Amino acid sequence: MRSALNPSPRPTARDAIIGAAIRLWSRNPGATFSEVARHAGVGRASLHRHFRTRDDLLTVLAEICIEETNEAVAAAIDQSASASRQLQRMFEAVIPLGDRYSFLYRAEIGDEHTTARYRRQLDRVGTLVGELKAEGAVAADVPTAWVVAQIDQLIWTAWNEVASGRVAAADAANLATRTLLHGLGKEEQP
Amino acid sequence: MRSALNPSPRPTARDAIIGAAIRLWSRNPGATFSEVARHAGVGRASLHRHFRTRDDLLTVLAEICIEETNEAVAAAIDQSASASRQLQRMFEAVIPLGDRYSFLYRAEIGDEHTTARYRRQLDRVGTLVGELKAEGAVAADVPTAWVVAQIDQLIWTAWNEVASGRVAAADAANLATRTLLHGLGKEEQP
DNA sequence: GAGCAATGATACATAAATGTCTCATACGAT
DNA sequence: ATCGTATGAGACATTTATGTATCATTGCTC
Repeated sequence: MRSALNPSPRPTARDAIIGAAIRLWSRNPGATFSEVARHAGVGRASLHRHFRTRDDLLTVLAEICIEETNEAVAAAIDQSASASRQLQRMFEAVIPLGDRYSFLYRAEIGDEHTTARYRRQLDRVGTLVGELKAEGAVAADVPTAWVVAQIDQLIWTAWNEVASGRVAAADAANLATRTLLHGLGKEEQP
Repeated sequence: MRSALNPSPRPTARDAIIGAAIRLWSRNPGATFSEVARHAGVGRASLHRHFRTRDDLLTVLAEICIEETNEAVAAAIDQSASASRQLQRMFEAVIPLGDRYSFLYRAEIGDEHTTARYRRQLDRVGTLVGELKAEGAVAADVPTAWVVAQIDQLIWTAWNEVASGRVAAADAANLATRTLLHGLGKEEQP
């Protein structure tokens, strides 16, 4: 659980809490603050010392998720590649994060700053869709909002299907790209 | 709010409650039982008389949704038509129900009987996917589970996009079918 | 070893939603 | 007019999560 967010050499209590919360809430999004403390091997009082309220913790997790997603996508994407190639790489980068952050999909984040960052992520996807249209990979008559929604949902679906074991993690990104660009019909792939 | 579920000629308190709950929970899924009572123009005690617990009410709404969906789909589908035609009709039938039942998507239904019925609906979609593959509309190498998940998500996405006004209700079903079978790429439609 | 910071345990104080119960009343059917 | 049912209002009891405050203990630093 070491990351750029924790420059310290040893795992701190904070990290233990974050890890426990992610694991726990992934299985049970309604898990209580006390349960998080117990799973983190930490007193509930200490938990409150690190994250004053439940929402605080949730917000921090969302921030970490956004952070990590941005990093993963930035590392995976080659700006000079074609837009459809970038799309594929984006799926490849993001889908592996699902087993840790998919619970955030249904979580209700109140914090404005965080939701604004999320919206900005979607905006960037919108830009990518624009490029997809420009290079002819996506038809111009399809509303951009619809395409963005599809990409978002494809990520979520991939997370789900991989988590439930119905689809192999290795196949998910390819399936997602294929679904979006060519559909699941049987015409030959380019 | 008159339906096969309420043979009585006049709207009953029960109907008022169901209608209010749907409207209210569509806007705010966390709305309290008291709020539902207030919006239904009914005392909280009376609400409890009609639906003992909050979960009871939620379950009844889910049952109604399943019922109505089944009816709508059955009425729309022509069993002798092609599978892809049936898919399109299914989208057309189901998407208009979104403004009333989309909140159920995120609701947690505990009732076993109801979740079993929902699963059976998904199974029927699985059967349809089988036919789509048989008639060559869907590639055989795509996991059926993935296709079913996509269909489910397409319905949900369509609900969202229509609700937010980003996509016209009239276009949604076509977009959904097109997305699934041909993708959003720009090759000409058959 | 003294001192300091973090921790665990525990008690306390709310706060909010839920479900139950009672009672007076209004309404409808007969 | 009367009886019976459904209702609204309100009081209660319970449950559950949450956030705060206290205090003794542990562990680490200097």
